[in-house]
Amino acid sequence: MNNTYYAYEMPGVTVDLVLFTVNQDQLQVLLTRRAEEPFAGQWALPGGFLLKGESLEDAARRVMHDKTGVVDAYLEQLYTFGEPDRDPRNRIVTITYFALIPWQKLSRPGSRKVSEVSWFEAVRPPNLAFDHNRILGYAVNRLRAKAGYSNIAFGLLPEAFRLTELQRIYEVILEQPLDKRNFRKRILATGWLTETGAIDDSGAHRPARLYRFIKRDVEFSD
Amino acid sequence: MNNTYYAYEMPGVTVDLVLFTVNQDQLQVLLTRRAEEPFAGQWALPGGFLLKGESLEDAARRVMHDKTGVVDAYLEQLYTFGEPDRDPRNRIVTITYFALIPWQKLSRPGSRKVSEVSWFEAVRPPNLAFDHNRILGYAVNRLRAKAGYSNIAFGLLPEAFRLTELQRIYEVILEQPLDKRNFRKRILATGWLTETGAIDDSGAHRPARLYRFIKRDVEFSD
DNA sequence: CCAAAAGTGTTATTGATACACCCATGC
DNA sequence: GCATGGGTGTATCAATAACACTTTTGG
Repeated sequence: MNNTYYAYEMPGVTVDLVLFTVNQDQLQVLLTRRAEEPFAGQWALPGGFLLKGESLEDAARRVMHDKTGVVDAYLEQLYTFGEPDRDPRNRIVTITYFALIPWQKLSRPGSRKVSEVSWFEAVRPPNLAFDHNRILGYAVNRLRAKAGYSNIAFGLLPEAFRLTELQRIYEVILEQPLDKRNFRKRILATGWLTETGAIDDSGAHRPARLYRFIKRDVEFSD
Repeated sequence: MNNTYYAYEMPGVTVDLVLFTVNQDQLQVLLTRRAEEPFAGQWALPGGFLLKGESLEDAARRVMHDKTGVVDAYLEQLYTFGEPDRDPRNRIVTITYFALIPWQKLSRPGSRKVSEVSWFEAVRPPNLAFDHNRILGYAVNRLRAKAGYSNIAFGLLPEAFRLTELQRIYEVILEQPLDKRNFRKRILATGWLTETGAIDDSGAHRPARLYRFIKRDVEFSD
């Protein structure tokens, strides 16, 4: 409890965010270009130091809001990275979160802050600062795993959506085509969806029924 | 990066450990009695501050070794808790790990250190210090979930074991009886096991074949 | 009438569940 | 010979996978 003990570490604590969206049949991740050393000029996951009185999740939400303007997206703690040498200067422990945002909710493709931000293909990212490539890979794996057994994919869709849109989200995440009939059967059998009653007749083809997600499942331990 | 900014937090960083074993058909967790304030005299999860140059996992392993003498047990990061008020004195962020130890490996039921340590039934714990009841509940849920789809239960068994022992581990974790024939069929079909060739003829009944676990699966994202 | 996506069922295969008796040993 | 746990197979049911054509709209 006494911080003056020489052997104890008082690391900096940051929160980093792996922010996904699906756009143009691609899983994309938001990156920011670092203005300062270390790794000045390189792309990195958005993040920041924990503020006084702020919970970890609040910090993650703050970062998300600063970079995208979005507040109420799906957010989940991912993992905590704390290797002694992961920051070349001070010891930094970072609690990482991953978040899902529907592409349609992003008013601006970039940021409302001065710093440079941009979307990249998540599975083929550039060389990132720190251990951020590792963190990103970890997040992609988690997303894929959860897509298999949870309703997490709904975080990437707007309120009302077509079943085909939903299917495409799954196909992009899992990187494999799915059978249309089996997909619809299974997804409707889960009871996660209801028809909104509205239809989307915007395309040059047969109009589609719109569905919405009923409610998030209770969070498991995971 | 500059710690003098008034709004940044420099929380203490600890590692806490949820150490499980299965003994006497019970899922048990290791607790230590706190010697100091806050919560002096109350039971708590074993843990400690991060030391200089020590990775998070090393810290967890150190705590485990200090309390049990065991080094090479299954260890996995669980979750990071950092609510601003979770420690009544300083702001503390704790990275929690959960570990599995075969009962047979525990030479001493308690500790080799002075502090008082003891095993408790994990699903009916006493009132714990800090937010440790919540952490323990989280760990139990994770363990149950992983028992359903992973080979994690092997962390609770010695090198060589009978299928009945293995089944009992699952039954204790999942809190439900399993059908013997179906269990054996499924578990052998996974390919996780081989017969050691040895048999256990120690009981007053028909001798049992001994099996061992082949290799740990590749770690997923969890 | 052509292009484009929406919508819809059946069969085969696979995996999960339910269920009861004989075997080998120690005492 | 009795108590104790070890060991084995089959039939049913549920879930998953494979597979192709018709419908409705806009242009």
